Amino acid sequence: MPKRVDHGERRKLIADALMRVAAERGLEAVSLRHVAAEAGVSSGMVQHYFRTKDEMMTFALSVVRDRSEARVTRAVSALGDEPSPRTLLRTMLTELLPLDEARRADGRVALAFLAFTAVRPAVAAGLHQESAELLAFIAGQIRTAQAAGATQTRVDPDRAAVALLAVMEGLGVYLLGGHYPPETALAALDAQLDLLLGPEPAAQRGRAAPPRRSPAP
Amino acid sequence: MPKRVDHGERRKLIADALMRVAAERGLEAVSLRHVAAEAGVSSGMVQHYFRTKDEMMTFALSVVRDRSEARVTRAVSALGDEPSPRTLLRTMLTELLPLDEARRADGRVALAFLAFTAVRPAVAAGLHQESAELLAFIAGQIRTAQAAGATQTRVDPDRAAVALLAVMEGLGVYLLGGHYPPETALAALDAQLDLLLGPEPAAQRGRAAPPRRSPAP
DNA sequence: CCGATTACGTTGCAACTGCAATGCAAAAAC
DNA sequence: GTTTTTGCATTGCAGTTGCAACGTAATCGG
Repeated sequence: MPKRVDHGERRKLIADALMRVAAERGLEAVSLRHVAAEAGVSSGMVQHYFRTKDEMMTFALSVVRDRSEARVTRAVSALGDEPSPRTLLRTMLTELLPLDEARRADGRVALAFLAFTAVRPAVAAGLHQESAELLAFIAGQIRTAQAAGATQTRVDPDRAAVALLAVMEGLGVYLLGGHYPPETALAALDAQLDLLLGPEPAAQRGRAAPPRRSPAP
Repeated sequence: MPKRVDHGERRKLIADALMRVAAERGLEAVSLRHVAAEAGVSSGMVQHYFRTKDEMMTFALSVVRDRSEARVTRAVSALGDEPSPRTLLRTMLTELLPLDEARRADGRVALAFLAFTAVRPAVAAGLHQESAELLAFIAGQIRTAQAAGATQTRVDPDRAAVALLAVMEGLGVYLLGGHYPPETALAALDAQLDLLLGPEPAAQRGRAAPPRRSPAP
């Protein structure tokens, strides 16, 4: 074998460039040459690692998914042991909202891919599984919160989970569209959590998000 | 003046073709020639009515908006005089969900435009106004429902309106992605209305939507 | 040392893109 | 009846697209 190169690393490099292009100018500006230029490589190299554009797009979509998942797990693991369902859910969902420029960029890409997969259903397979898992997890958290007796109004946990995830997605879409500022979205999200789990403990009130252990290196 | 032609009519004809193309193959497949072919006209004619592609896109976006607005007003006006806030809200929001193929097609186009405007903020101006009006209306309905004493848990109407609209948008996105069937979305929407306005009157239970006066001509 | 294999870079091509330019027919204005 | 304005079709062009083809340099197994 000749010059050994980490295939996955190169592919991720290219996918990152693709996401930068997509975040700035939309998916329709994603071409082999643009991505190559953004990544600072030749377009031949892009073709070397992705035999077709579709393959590149599919891979990039999986990177988007992985990245948001990593974001969530990192934020959640920073919560310490056995956080309350409310804290856990709030942390997860706020982490997925486009509240700063980094997440806005990711959000624009995700939204573009959402529209993309709506027309090419074959690519969307992985997304279904992820949202199903997320829904199951949220429903579980709501269930344990209800078992702890925090709420007076019992709601079906599965339906509540679907609604809660939809709230998050909808808020994200409207935030990306600039329809209202982040505070409005956060207020609505908290109101929704109040509805589902009862009013939040006074200790947490006003905290935008739990503090990070350390900034990314 | 020569051969008189209804300008607006032609433009709408072309915009309809554009939406058909966008619904089937995405906005990235929208080109002058594709749209012209779909509309059954020459590409020169398209250029005659839209001097630039951007002008055509902007107009099509406004048509999308008008169409969904018309859908809502038609469904609402079929409700009769002074429907309850809950019936009104449910009718409006259900009408906006992609529950049948016609609305799915519209939804795909709307989603594509959402991603489109997220990258070209200049085009999004009209959308902000529309969502602001919708939010104000929803908040008003929630307020009157609360004044009627239907709910025990008082929630801030403005936040509740933001959350409710976000639920609808999020459900729409997930429906378009095929993440769950329409029944799941409807169940979640009803659960949300239960949360905000209290449990629904037994008379309405299980009705998917109020019957239409007459099918479209 | 040597074919074989891998990692690129370069070039080329047919198809497509938005758009300008031109042509022309019909009908209203005069 | 001529002129002028409008509606629309055709053609052409420069730029971009995805992709195949070919080239070359490096590096390993033998």
